[in-house]
Amino acid sequence: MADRRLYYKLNQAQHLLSKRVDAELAGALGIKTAQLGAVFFLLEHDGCMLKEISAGLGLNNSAITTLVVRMEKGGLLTRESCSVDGRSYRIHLTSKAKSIGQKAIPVAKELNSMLAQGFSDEEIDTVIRFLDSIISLAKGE
Amino acid sequence: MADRRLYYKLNQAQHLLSKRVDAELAGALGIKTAQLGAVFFLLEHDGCMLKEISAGLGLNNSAITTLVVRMEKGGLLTRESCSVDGRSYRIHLTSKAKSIGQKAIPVAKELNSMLAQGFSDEEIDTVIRFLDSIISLAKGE
DNA sequence: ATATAATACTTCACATATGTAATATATGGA
DNA sequence: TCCATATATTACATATGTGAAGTATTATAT
Repeated sequence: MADRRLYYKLNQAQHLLSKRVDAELAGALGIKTAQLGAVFFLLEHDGCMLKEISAGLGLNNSAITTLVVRMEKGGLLTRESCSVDGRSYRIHLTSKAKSIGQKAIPVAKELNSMLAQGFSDEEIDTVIRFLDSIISLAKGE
Repeated sequence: MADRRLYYKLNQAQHLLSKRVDAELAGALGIKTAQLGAVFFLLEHDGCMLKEISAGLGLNNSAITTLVVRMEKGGLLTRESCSVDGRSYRIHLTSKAKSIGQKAIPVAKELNSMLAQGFSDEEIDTVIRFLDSIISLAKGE
């Protein structure tokens, strides 16, 4: 039987791949996976609050706070305090970030095609189902 | 066609799962995935050098330096300067770490079985082949 | 024999996460 | 109105990683 250390291999694959991808993204777009994930989310949710980003990206609030601070410093987003709820901020992408996001779309498509190489459509469906199963399992039943 | 964002889902699955697993490992064993990975490696490579751990775990040297320092502080390993080569150290697990490693083996087995639930042996083989393919792709052709 | 290379590790600045505690703001009753 | 509670954000300590630059030490090639 094959080596069934799924947890180890999932970690290893993710770590090694994102190390590699981050290096290329940094060169091509100037930002890496974590911030690009936030850009993709914000392209679809302009003006949202920090807690919505947390939920969308699966990160906790403190991670989002520091991510938003770094991205604000990097000129990727602005925060506008919310007139309705004094506790929250509204996050908006800058045009720079929007342009990076547009450039990133074909890059992401190409990456995903590359990862799927050597596998049939059915096999990729199985992999996707496996990853989805882990995600919902980890999110807590 | 299913959602083919393999890179995104791989990251998401790994992140959410290891967040969950780390919380349980911390409670059950007192260490988390990163250090447990090193313990597993060292169970098989007692007395090895830092650079061998780097290669084995896919981390760079500076990550290993800091990991080893934390583990030494945590009483999990000792470093003995090598008499043959003044640049290197020999790393040995403490009995505490060995005992944690032994306890972790069934935990890891159970985790991997849980992750495989809902998938046939053939499907798991496909998933493993996919992860292996990513690992070798990321390691650089 | 000695200048030069490579190797092994460390250190630094930073990015990215976590969890916990503190703070600020809102809101729904007494 | 004012308080209790809920919600939102921030601050802090820590873990984990990266890459670049630095320090010894060893190996190699004239």
